[in-house]
Order: sequence, then C-alpha cells, then structure tokens
Amino acid sequence: MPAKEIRHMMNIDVIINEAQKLLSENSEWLERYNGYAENLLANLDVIKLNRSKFNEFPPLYFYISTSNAKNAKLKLLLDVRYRGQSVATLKVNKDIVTISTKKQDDKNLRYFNCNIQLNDIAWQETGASEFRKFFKNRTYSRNDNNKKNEEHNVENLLLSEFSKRNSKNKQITGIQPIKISGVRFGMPTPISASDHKELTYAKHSGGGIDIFSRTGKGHATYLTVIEVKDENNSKEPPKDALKQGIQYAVFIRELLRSNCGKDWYKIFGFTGGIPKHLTIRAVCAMPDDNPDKSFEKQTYLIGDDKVECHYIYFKYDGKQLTDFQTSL
DNA sequence: TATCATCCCGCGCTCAAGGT
DNA sequence: ACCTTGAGCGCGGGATGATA
Repeated sequence: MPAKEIRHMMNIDVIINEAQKLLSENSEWLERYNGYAENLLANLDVIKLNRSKFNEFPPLYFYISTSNAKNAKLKLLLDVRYRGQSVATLKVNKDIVTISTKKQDDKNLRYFNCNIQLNDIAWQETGASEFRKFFKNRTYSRNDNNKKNEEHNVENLLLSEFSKRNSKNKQITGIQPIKISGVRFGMPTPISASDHKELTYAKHSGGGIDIFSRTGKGHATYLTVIEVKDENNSKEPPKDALKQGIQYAVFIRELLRSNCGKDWYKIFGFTGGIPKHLTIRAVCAMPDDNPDKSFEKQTYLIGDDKVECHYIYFKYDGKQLTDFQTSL
C-alpha cells in the first residue's frame, strides 16, 4: 500500500504523535528559532518606523521574510506581490525608499504584460507611480493557469479579507492575520507536511504556514493555522489539508513550550503570558466543492494543550472569494 | 459570582498618494 | 495648489475565559 493511502487511514492522534516525535528527535530547530525570535523582536521598531514611510497599494501587497526581518537594521527589504507573486523589491535605506524590478522583469512581462522596469528608483518618482498604477488598473488576472500561482492568489485574497479592521463587508469576523510590524509574514516551520509525501524533517527548508492568524476575541483568542488549497476534490480532500494544518499546529505548540516560547507569543501579537492550557486551531480553507464538516470543532490533546479543527469554504472565480462558510 | 485581563472592532483623526 | 480617497493608528467599548 502506498504511503499516501496509509496516511489517509491514520487517525489524528497518530498524526500528532508523528509530528511531535519528528520535532523531538531533531532538536536543531530549537536554537535556530530562538535566534529568529531575538532578531525579530530586536528589529520590530525599526521595521515599523521604515514601514510608516509609505502606504500599501492594493492590489500590490508587501511581504517580509525572516532573513529580511533579521537584516532590517541595515536596510529594510520587502517583497512586493501581485496575486501572491513577487513583482518588485522595495528597499528602505537611511530613510530613502526605492523600488526595483530587476529580479522580476522577465516574469512581469510574461505573466502580466508589464514592461515597466524599475532600477532602484525613488518610490515617489513617476516611474514607480506608473508601476503602481499599471497593476491597479489592469484586469485582475494572469496569462497562464499555473496551479501553484492560483493557490498563492487564493492565499492573497484570504489575507486581504482577514486583514480588514472593520466588520462591515468582512466575510468572517474575529480574525486577524499575524504580521510583523504590519507586514505580511510567512511563518516558517522546520517540517515538510505536503500531503503528497510523508511528514519529514526539513531543517531550514520546511514548509511555511499558509495563513497564520489569531481568531476569537478577549481571552478566547486562539492561534490559528490555516492551510489553503485552491481546489477541493477527491485527490486533495479537506481532511488532507486539515492534517497538514494540525502538523504545523503541533510545531507551533512545541515552539511555544520551548525556551523562546514567550518571545514568539509576543511576536504572534499577544501581550500576556502563555496560558497553561493552549488551544491552537487548525483550519482548512478551500473551495466548497466537497464541504466536509465532519471534523468541525473536534479537539485533540497535545500534552496539556489541544488542537481544535475547523473549516473555511468559499467560492473562487479566479478574481474573488464569495459565499464563505466557516466553523470558526 | 464578581472582578480582572486581554483581545477584536468601531470611531475618528492624520496623512500619503493620486487626480485635476 | 487643492480636493478626494483610503491606509494606518490610537483609544475606548464590548465580549470572553481566568482567577479567586
């Protein structure tokens, strides 16, 4: 029997134990994530200060990586993305904001018919303004149907939706994505939980959490790992995405229970101490073709903590998400 | 049972960016 | 140069679990 079919039959407790075992057998991540946390916390202020020098321009959004956050003291580099794809690099160096498309020129032309090339010019210059305008005015689409990129677009649309601060026109309330000084941030993990292969330890090249958020309100606010898929069919059913989310949730749990847990809890947006009994939510977010709700609000113990299962289903037409259903 | 702490959200203000 | 739009932020309210 192929490994994938065996994984289908596994119950959730086995999935959780498997992730815990992998993380305890490979302890290299403990020191590495301690370093990430120290660097992030040390640079939060400088990132915020530099970030305040310009505004975001839908449909262009800014993203920061762990390494760029680490180097932010010298100069702040942000990835500028359209439909979740990198289209430019923004740099803030000694109060000067510049934008460059050197690395993205080829793909910008191929996928978006954008032939505006920017060579590290000032953010306020006409060329940069025209670049922003180009993406604002163009049809929200791309020139191919690459599946990987569709998933990035769904992720991007969900992030925009969840980031709304006003509940008016907000599809799901009581949810805020975790950001670094207001910048979108992909939380890394040291494990690879792609559902096409077995869970593996991947050191620094592990999978990122698609959308890491806080959900709920007051003391009932929980860290929430959301795994996004742009398709929902028998090959990749909701439970597969959910299992992936649960395994990443196990990593978050082990991280918070490690020596640098307090630092990460602060980075994740909480001002208080870590509760004695943590609840971490795992969510699959995907189109509603097969809206499996059988696992709604089911909980599984991880030591004194627990993981709680949820779903988000929606309709996706390539441009926008509608008809949300959720157990959150 | 009452109080406390801690989040998201509503409101209103400031200011960046674009249009004219 | 002025007006419009909306991003970003601080403050306070309300909801909620923890604690005693």
